[in-house]
Amino acid sequence: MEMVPAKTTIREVARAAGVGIGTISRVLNSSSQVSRKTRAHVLDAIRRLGFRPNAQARRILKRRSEMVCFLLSNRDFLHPFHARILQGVESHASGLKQHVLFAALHYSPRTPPHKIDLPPVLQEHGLIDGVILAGTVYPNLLQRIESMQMPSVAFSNNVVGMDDGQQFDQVGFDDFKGMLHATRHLIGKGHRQIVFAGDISYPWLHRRFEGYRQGMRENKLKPVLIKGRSHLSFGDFGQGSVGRILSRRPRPTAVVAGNDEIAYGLWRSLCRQGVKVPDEISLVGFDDREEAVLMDPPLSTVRVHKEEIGETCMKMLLERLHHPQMAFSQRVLPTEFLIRGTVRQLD
Amino acid sequence: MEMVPAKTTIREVARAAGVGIGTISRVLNSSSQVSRKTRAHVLDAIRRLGFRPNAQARRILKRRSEMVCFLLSNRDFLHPFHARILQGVESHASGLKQHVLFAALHYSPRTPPHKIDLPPVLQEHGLIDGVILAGTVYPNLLQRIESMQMPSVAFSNNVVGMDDGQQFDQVGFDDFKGMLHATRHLIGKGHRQIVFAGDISYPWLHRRFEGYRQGMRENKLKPVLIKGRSHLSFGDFGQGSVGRILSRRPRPTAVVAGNDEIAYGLWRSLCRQGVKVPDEISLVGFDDREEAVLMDPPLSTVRVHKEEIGETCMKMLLERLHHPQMAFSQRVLPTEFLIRGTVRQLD
DNA sequence: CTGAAAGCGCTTACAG
DNA sequence: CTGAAAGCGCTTACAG
Repeated sequence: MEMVPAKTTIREVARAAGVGIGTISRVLNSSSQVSRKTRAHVLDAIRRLGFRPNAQARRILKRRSEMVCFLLSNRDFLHPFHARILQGVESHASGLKQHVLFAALHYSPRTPPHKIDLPPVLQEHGLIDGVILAGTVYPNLLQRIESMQMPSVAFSNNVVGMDDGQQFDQVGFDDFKGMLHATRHLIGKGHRQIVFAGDISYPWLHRRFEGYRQGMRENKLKPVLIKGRSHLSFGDFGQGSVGRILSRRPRPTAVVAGNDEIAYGLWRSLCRQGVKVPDEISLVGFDDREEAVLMDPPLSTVRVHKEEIGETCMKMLLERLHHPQMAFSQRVLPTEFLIRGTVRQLD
Repeated sequence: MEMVPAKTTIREVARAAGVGIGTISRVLNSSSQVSRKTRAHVLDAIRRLGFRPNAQARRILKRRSEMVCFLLSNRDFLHPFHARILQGVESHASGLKQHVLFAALHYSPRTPPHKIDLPPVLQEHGLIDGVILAGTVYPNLLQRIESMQMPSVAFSNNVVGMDDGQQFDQVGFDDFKGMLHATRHLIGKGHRQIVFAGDISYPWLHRRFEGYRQGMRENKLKPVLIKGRSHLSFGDFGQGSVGRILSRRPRPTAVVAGNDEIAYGLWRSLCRQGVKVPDEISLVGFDDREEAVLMDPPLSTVRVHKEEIGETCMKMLLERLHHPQMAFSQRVLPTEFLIRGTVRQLD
């Protein structure tokens, strides 16, 4: 059946079924106004001829492409974190017969909006119905997308430098609460000397730091920030700061790392110096990346439901498409604290 | 400019420029048969009206969608390895104004070809020009794709169970030679007692094992296979087999791991048992995954140029589209041995 | 319920 | 070089 050179057109099906082309179309679009009998004939003809309607021709009339773009900005590579978001987008999309185009973009926050060199997918008109913004999103990109009247939803955790006035649809998770829970967990286990390691010039690390701070304060504990040097990778940062952490007096019994990469770097350094985790020092991360499970013992960390983020982005984008006038919304998804092996009960 | 509700059509541009619609189309398609003067007028009108041609309408006449699908099969998640291939596909594609749809599929090798439940992207007719098959490709999937007359290129390293008769376009890297070089490297460093760790029921690990074997044989050394149990993850496999490796007499001075995941598992176990890498035992991996750099010292391994694989897949698919009758081809890309810290010079 | 017609926004021979 | 017309493969009022 599928061997038929698929050039069969709706007209040929109409002839074969002895009806007009409009009727074929109605059957295709499962319009209710076709008699059972006619429908059966048509369906049969379609099967016999191996007919499949031309996707492009349908789209032109539907005024909707049923395609969205997943745009990854300013990332050298599609990290598992974003890959999972993409998968969430795709799985939700494909269930609804929507398609997902993958595109990458590199741009500077200082480029004027209209000068940003968008990928071809976003340049063509009518190719996509909307875009999901992942990776780092600066105000200029958002402005550009808006000026094109292109519906969009942003993964909000990596949105940077947006002033409060700017409204847009966004989905993200709660950095603050995630870290608050992690900190409370440590305190619940009897820890008092807890430091935070991370470069808080990144907005998301800053929010996590605030969560940590809140946890410390509500327990009358003094928050301590081990700042990083921003030119270091997170992993190197972790390694570099071990010395500073261990030399503090009183010596910290636990470290809250801004993310798993930092935690991994810390762990590796600790190993090297013969400091045992969690026996001598407890460790907690954030993100639940691969590194977390590669550690020994595996890292207690804050899990982010990445697929769910993707799924929610897709959902929200679809809502936006159906209700263009709807007010902008922001969804914040909860995180989950994963107890694994790097936190020790004190006392 | 981009503020104009982008419903401008070619007819309005024609009116504004005082020419026929055919001329607009010719300018759009940079046909040479338009005078400089007319072209300038048209271009000006296009700019003034903020006109952008409707992508769908163009495609219907071009008989080409300029879209390809990157199909990831039987993977629970888009691992960095495949993510990099996807990026290679995308970057090459976008340079040529081609677009990339991402889709995932789960299927059994035993499902009859026509019963495989393809993702929506592959069900619509005319939506994509071709497909790049990544993830595990069994004969039934390939047959199905062929029966649809859908041009395709497969990433060949994960193709499984294909009999020699079946021809198809494929791109991959050289498992055999990659491991041969790695083995020779170890031998060059004075190692003689070298074992291979990996479950060779995976075809790609089998090929790597053969490369190792060749390296051993050409140096009159006896190859030793540390088999895995296939229900274990690669990482656990590595950990589980350390005991068996260390208890061999004479004790191996080096391990060739079937991939980096296994190498990482081995390393972690070795660490735990206090066996130093590379002082007491050398270690070599394959793939250059993230794990390789997370080890301490970083793993010497065989690098695979993943972006290049993606790029080559895209190139080959485009060739196929332009030359449907062309003979099938298979490209094997070279690998590169990365000397990092896990191999010690003996003597 | 159904056919014949008009139309979506383009491209491409066909004449000139 | 360029316009007017036919046509791509569909959908959708418009009549009946």
